[in-house]
Amino acid sequence: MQLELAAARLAELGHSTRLAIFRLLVKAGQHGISVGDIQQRLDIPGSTLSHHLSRMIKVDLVEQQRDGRTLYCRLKFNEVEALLGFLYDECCVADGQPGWLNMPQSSSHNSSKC
Amino acid sequence: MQLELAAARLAELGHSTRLAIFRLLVKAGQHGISVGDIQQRLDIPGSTLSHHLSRMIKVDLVEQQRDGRTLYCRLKFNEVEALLGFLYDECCVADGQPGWLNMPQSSSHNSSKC
DNA sequence: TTCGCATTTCTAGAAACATGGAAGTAAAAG
DNA sequence: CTTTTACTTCCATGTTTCTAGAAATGCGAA
Repeated sequence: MQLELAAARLAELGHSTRLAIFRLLVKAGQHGISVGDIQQRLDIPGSTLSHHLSRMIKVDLVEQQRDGRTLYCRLKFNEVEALLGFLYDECCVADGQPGWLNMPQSSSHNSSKC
Repeated sequence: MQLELAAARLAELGHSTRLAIFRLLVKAGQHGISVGDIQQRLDIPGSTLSHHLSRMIKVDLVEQQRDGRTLYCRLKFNEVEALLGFLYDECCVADGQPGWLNMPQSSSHNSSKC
């Protein structure tokens, strides 16, 4: 992934409402979650939510699929992985040598040098 | 780390110039790199660079240390790790169970489910 | 103390973003 | 057909960000 795309995606995650949406989408997994559900959980106006979702779709982090009148949103997990991969490749490895950053290996942070 | 802080930090990384700065800072490691060096490498006006650096400092991703008339910038690696840890904890693990995202383990992406 | 280099602060215009009510569209239900 | 539900698009408004020149500051050297 090139720097421009990574920056665009990070910018979308860099907003508290959208990061909260992202978090719900991760928890929802492959199955996805409906726009209405997100709206209820975050308690925000529909138009506002729709704006945020469309931004996340534009940078290809999210996709939608209609089922009747319900729209399901799903994270594009491959693209999220590509973003994390960029952070790892460009930022965690320095000059082809093991870098300075630890990548987390578990929620208790028993990380090892990468 | 709480969502608000993570979002603020991601937002700072979510700008192509600042992501390029971040990349240089990672490569520079603990030693750091001078403002002038960054300016030369990225070929941007000093005032613009200073603006971006001060934003990164504000969210505690970067620190500076003066040596004579040269200012060295260094990544706050612990804080970057905290950010990656947040992404892992909140977004890579779903409901306490192994989640849907792979964390990269090497630059060739031979990743394993996390 | 005056000079020059390194960097920041000031300033301001242009562009992008965030928010949410109102109106519009798509699809099922009545 | 009409209504209801689910969601989007339009629109208006206020806020923040980006950019970079100009002026100011910090600091070492001559």
